[in-house]
Amino acid sequence: MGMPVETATQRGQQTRERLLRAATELIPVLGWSGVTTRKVAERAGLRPGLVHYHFPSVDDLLTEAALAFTRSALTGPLHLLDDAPDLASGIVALVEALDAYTGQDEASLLMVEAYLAATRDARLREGMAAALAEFRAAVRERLAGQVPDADSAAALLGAVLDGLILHRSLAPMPTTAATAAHLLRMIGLPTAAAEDPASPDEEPSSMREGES
Amino acid sequence: MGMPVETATQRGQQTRERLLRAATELIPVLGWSGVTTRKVAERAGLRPGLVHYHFPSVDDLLTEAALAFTRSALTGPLHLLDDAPDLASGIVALVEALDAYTGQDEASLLMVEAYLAATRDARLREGMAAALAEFRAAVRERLAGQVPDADSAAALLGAVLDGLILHRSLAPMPTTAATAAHLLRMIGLPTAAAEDPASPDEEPSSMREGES
DNA sequence: TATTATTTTGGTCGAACGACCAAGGCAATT
DNA sequence: AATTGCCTTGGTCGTTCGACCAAAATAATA
Repeated sequence: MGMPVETATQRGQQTRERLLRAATELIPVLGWSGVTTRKVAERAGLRPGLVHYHFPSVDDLLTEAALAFTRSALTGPLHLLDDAPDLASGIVALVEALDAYTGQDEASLLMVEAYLAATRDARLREGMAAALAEFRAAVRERLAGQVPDADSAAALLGAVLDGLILHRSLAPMPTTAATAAHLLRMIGLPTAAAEDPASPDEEPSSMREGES
Repeated sequence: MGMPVETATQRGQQTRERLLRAATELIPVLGWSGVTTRKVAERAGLRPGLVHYHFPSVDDLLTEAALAFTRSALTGPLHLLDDAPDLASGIVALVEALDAYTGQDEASLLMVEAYLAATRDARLREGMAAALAEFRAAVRERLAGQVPDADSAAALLGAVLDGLILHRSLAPMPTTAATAAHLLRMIGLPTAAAEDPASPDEEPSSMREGES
């Protein structure tokens, strides 16, 4: 009667987490439906049968892994906003963190995979919606009073960051100074006019676009 | 010896396009790897064997369908920018079109699926990168001279729109007036101060977030 | 140490998949 | 009307999948 609704011992917890970690690494590489019990087990260095002992189904494993990752990926960088001296430089730090984060590994695409999979799974959708709502609320709270429309600014900010993750996965553009300046303008923050490095009113000179 | 490198007759073209359309409709519903030859054939009202006559493999079918859709979805709305009296109202029209477009069906998620699938398929990646580059170039061209940094503004604009598509698939937020105003500010367009409908400097009153 | 509960193993089952093909049906051309 | 390709059919092949299970191994408890 294996039904580990709550795993008891420590070793079981460890293998459970190894499976979760393996799934987390595999989702962005193979795609949501490309992740199978056997692949997860192989990646984790375990036997395939283990998966169904620790998780009722593959979807349960994927859902739990995706939700855990998404929550940490959304709420994790928020401390950058708090640690910065002011809101503007906090946003800049956020964008720079995104820059380093996206290039590192393609793990960030896990979140996008989860968004899409949420279209087909009610439980996943609830969790993702909750995580996103939490992110927006947190950002809005930090924006309130300093920008014109904190509500939709927070929503837009989230959309931009995810959109950048998505677009950068296929056309690696360095998003740093100019991006941050644009985002600051977007949310209506009185950007300190001194440190805007984008020289304005200049025609696009080169046309390096579809780079390898 | 069936090798329709170039289909000849009209009927063959029709079935080919029926298969492409079926694949286009199915990708956002079942996910990229969830689309099978049999499902496509069933959706199109045809026999499963047909798929491999008109397309070398399933991936070829999916790739062609995704690229065709992506190209039209990216370049299609561009005429809104040209038809509008000025750039600002063109952007507004673009956002409103997105609003109507996303709610209509979930077809817009096809593009996101294609972005992710491009991670695993070199040919698809090339096509998607080219389509995205074309979109950015077209937008940049229309922005040049009117905004500070047309280059990254165009890239940002594309990212925002795709990010909105993605986020709206899970938390249906009406993106209209406030969104457009934010985007105009972002790209640095001197928004006609008269028609900014978002009342500034107001604290967020209600907290409707994770709506059904 | 003896006992009990938990964890792991190795394998089976039916179902669905992509790919493939030979035969038959069809339409445009001669 | 005959012929010549293009189009369609229905089916098979080997593979891989999720799910499941009885039994062995292991760790915790008494």
